[in-house]
Amino acid sequence: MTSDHLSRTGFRRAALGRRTGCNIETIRYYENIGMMPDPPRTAAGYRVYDETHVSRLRFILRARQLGFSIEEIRGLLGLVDSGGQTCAEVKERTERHLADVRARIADLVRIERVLSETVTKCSGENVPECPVLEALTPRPVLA
Amino acid sequence: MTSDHLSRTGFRRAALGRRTGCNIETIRYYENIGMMPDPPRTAAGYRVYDETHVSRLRFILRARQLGFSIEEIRGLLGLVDSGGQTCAEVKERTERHLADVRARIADLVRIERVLSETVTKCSGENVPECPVLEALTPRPVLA
DNA sequence: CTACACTCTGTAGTAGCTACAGAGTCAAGG
DNA sequence: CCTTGACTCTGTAGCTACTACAGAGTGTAG
Repeated sequence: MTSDHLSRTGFRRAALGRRTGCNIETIRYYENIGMMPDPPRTAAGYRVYDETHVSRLRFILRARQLGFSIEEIRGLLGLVDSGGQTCAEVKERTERHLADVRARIADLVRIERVLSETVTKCSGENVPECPVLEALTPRPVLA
Repeated sequence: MTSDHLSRTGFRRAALGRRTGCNIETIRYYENIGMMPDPPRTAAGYRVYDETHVSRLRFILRARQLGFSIEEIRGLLGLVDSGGQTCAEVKERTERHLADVRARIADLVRIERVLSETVTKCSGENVPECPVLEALTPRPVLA
């Protein structure tokens, strides 16, 4: 481990991945799409990260865990980067996202209801007739 | 509209799409990946569909609506096509899928809880401090 | 005879990664 | 001094489930 090349406190991609739990390929991906800043490089071209990168990557990963899309996160980061973000703006974006999450839950719950109702009708025996297949077949499957 | 070329009851891609509500490009996609059989063709190479195709496509679309993946549907169709499917087998696959749906719901509900709890703490005012950003920032975002 | 609606094909784009090939770098050990 | 091994670099392809487009051909109605 050099510490000259990495300007004392810097570390490389694998270390950033280890500290954040992020796949190292994903780090490069976030850089490519402009979510992470282009880090400084050593003479040999190796990326050098510091604590600011750790924080930013954690922010992104946490937002992803909360279901925000890349574009939504880009928007939030834009607000933060501009420094002029307000609670009101962030709240509005979060509420929009929350509505989206609730819609997805509602869709899945509808699916869950249909599936669980149908499956309870199954005999579970070695017979060809099956309520699930009937539910999938508004008309006979073949002919 | 010819009816010679389409062997009396046959119809083409757009008509199959109209009858099933399926995008016509999606029909070709399902054919390419082997979910829909290669249909007969007219002399000019146009696909000719009949009621069996309508049924099969509806089966696929309905299963998609219920959240089954393409691979899961391929499995179900395989059972049906072999003719030897049993209610027990179908039930088992459906229960596996149902468990998956429930896991996705649980994930989203966790997300929903965190987001809605956080958002209620927001003042909604024009101030830079925001509970949402704090929730996304286990440590300060930059420096 | 032309206009229009349809069809054909291959291919590229979407989201959000993940993985690989092939080359280069660098410190430690023998 | 050289090799070994662990790391890094780049571009690119793969994943799911579509959707859309370009450019060419077909078929019929006016």
